[in-house]
Amino acid sequence: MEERLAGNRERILAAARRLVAEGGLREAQIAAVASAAGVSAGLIYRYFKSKGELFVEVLDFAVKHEIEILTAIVKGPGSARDRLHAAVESFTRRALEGPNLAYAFIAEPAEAEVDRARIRARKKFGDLFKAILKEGIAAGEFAQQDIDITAACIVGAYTEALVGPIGPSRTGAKDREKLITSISEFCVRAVSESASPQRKRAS
Amino acid sequence: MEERLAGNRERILAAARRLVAEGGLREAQIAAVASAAGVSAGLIYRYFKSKGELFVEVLDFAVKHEIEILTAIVKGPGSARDRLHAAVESFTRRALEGPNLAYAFIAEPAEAEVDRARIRARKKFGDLFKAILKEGIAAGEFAQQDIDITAACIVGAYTEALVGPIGPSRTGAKDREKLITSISEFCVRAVSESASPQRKRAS
Amino acid sequence: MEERLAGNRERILAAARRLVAEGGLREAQIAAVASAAGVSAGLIYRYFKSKGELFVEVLDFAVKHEIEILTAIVKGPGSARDRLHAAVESFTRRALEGPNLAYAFIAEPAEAEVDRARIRARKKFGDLFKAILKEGIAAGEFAQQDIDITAACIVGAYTEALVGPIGPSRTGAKDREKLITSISEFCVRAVSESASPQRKRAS
Amino acid sequence: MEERLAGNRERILAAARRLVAEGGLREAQIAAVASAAGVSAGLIYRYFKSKGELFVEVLDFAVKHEIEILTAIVKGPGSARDRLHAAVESFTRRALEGPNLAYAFIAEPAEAEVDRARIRARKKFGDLFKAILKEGIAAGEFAQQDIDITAACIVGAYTEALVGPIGPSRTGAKDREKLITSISEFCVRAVSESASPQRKRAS
DNA sequence: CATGAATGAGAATTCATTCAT
DNA sequence: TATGAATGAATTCTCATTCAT
Repeated sequence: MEERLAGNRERILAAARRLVAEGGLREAQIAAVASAAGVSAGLIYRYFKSKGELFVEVLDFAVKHEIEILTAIVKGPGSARDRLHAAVESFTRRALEGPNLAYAFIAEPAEAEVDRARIRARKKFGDLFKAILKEGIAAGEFAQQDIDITAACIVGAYTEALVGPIGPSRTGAKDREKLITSISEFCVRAVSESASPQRKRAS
Repeated sequence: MEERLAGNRERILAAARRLVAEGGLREAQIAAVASAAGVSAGLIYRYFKSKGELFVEVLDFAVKHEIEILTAIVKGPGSARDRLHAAVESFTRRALEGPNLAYAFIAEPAEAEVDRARIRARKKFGDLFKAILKEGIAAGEFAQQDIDITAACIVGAYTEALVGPIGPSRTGAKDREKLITSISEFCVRAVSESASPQRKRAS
Repeated sequence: MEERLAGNRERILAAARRLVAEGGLREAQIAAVASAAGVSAGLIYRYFKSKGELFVEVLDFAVKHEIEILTAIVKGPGSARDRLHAAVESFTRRALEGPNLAYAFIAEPAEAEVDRARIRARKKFGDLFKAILKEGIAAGEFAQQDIDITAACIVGAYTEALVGPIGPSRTGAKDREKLITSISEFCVRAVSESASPQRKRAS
Repeated sequence: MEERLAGNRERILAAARRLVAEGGLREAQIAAVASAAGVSAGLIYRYFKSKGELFVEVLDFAVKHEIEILTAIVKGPGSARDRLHAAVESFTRRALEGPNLAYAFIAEPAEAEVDRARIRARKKFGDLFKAILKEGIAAGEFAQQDIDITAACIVGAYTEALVGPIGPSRTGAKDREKLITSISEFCVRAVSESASPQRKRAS
């Protein structure tokens, strides 16, 4: 029955994940999750203290997975530039292929707890990019810049670019590749020294 | 009595604006808005047909104001690079000074109407940036790139960078200037040709 | 200003009458009546203690008018049969030509007061028919019958038959005449001795 | 648990039926029905999608029952006259014994769905009477007449006669029999050829 | 007398959470 | 452990009525 317990827990999480991916948090009510998981609504509360806690875990799990993959890229070999490109590409590709959890990262959730988890998740992603940025700046690959702010910009850039195409209309495989490449290149350019010197605007 | 009427409408809009900025759409229920505006809940329906319409107006007003300012910059004189920098700077500065409506731009709203308004708003901002991008690319100031995707990235980048610091902790005036400059420079770099050629990552 | 007062009262009543006739009591809100009458909502309360009282008066006025006309017919010359026919015909014709207040007579009203007024109105109509019935029975024109119940049946019969055509679809002038005649003849037959003896049903 | 479910559904329907019979649709709010049924307001929505649907079912159930009984009479043996008499008698008897749902048949309801159901119900009753009328006319038992209009008149006649006595004051068993007989005989006379020729009124 | 803005008491509906079985 | 019926608090919206001007 430990078996059973674990199985139920997983099933509930999987169902919650699927529902969020398909219809956003708005459509992921407890009753819907229970039904999708093939368990009763009451049972969910045996595994999760509240709806918020369930979705925090859904979010955290998705984030953990991403973070692991991105960490491997960040800590892997290659120039900072290449690793940044690879990290963004890897993230966006999975976001476009798998169920749309990216949507949940930017969505305003119903529960305050989930909101906090969302912010933590963004911070974690930001931290990964900060690591690359630090190295890239030290190595002279990237321009001098505030890495906190740049990291936030990068996270924001690819998330926004993803939500557009993902949300309303699913694009074909060809467009998808273009999207992935364009976003990645945007991010790389954004951190690199420009060819011509950055002119100050006329105040 | 025109006085009273206009005053209330404004007060309701201001209260709605404030609540959204502080706690997101989640905390902006009709009762809360009414109480914050110092009127009864029923009165809101004298001025707005539904909750959705109220928040569409809140969003549209904020957007309209921004769009006007940004349009002036975009259509104004100067190089594409300078205008892009100025546009982002102008937007972020006002966002940091006023209430944080940037939050609403990324929120998942409860009402379908508001959702549509949010998408329209994003499109409008994107269109402005697309105009600069087109000119900048034609003039050889910017790198070759997909302007739709870049525009989305820019909007995402500065929104995320703004929401992070604004949401949880209010920064001092000095940090603020740094933030504004950093975001603006990020965006300019992101569209410009990099100094060293963009290398392809090792697949 | 006595002048003005009376004028307003009339205008309010007329507007209420029109709105009820057009859309039933459901659409006759105080605000709508005020606007149709060209006065403010508050003013209505200077002439009528409550919404219910206003519509009681609307009903009573319409009824009073009908009652006067029908009374003239009932107390007029002719056989009981002819007068009954004429009474029903007169009522149904005006109901079909004028605004549909008949609808309000059978509608379930929102206010208990109006409900009571409706019942009183039916009683009055019933009383008129009872007078003819009594005479007709005494004169041997009509069959022996309980005049209270017959009177109710008559009122119900023509009201129901009117509501069908009046409510959903307006019929042409030709159909209208047929309807009027058919209803009237139904009522006359209903009170008259049948050609063949009334057989008792097998219990 | 099937037990509980079915029991509640029935209890809710019974409570709704009772409230409508006693005070009309006006007094049958969801909260009142819930309280009368001894359940919470929310539970009603487990069994009925909306308030309208609940009352449509209340109406349809009452109608279905009546229609079945009346259909048996209409399609049964006997002369058209006898069957008409039996049908009206049967209906009025049950109406006087059970809760007064006749009221609902003439009520102006708040929900569009219920309105449509009410019209359907009237049509069904009308159709039954039309069947008898057609046969009776063909057999020479009844006078020549427009069967649509006559059917409406019959439905209206007995409904009104029922609502009058039922609504305000409950009568004794003896009066009840008289009422039933009188209404039935009214209806039979109404469709039958009169003993003396129908004279045209003096226009 | 006249206005019409403002109120506030409902009314329907949703859904996370609980609890008897 | 598992169920899912039941709860009830929360939320939007309506409209008769009042009252300051």
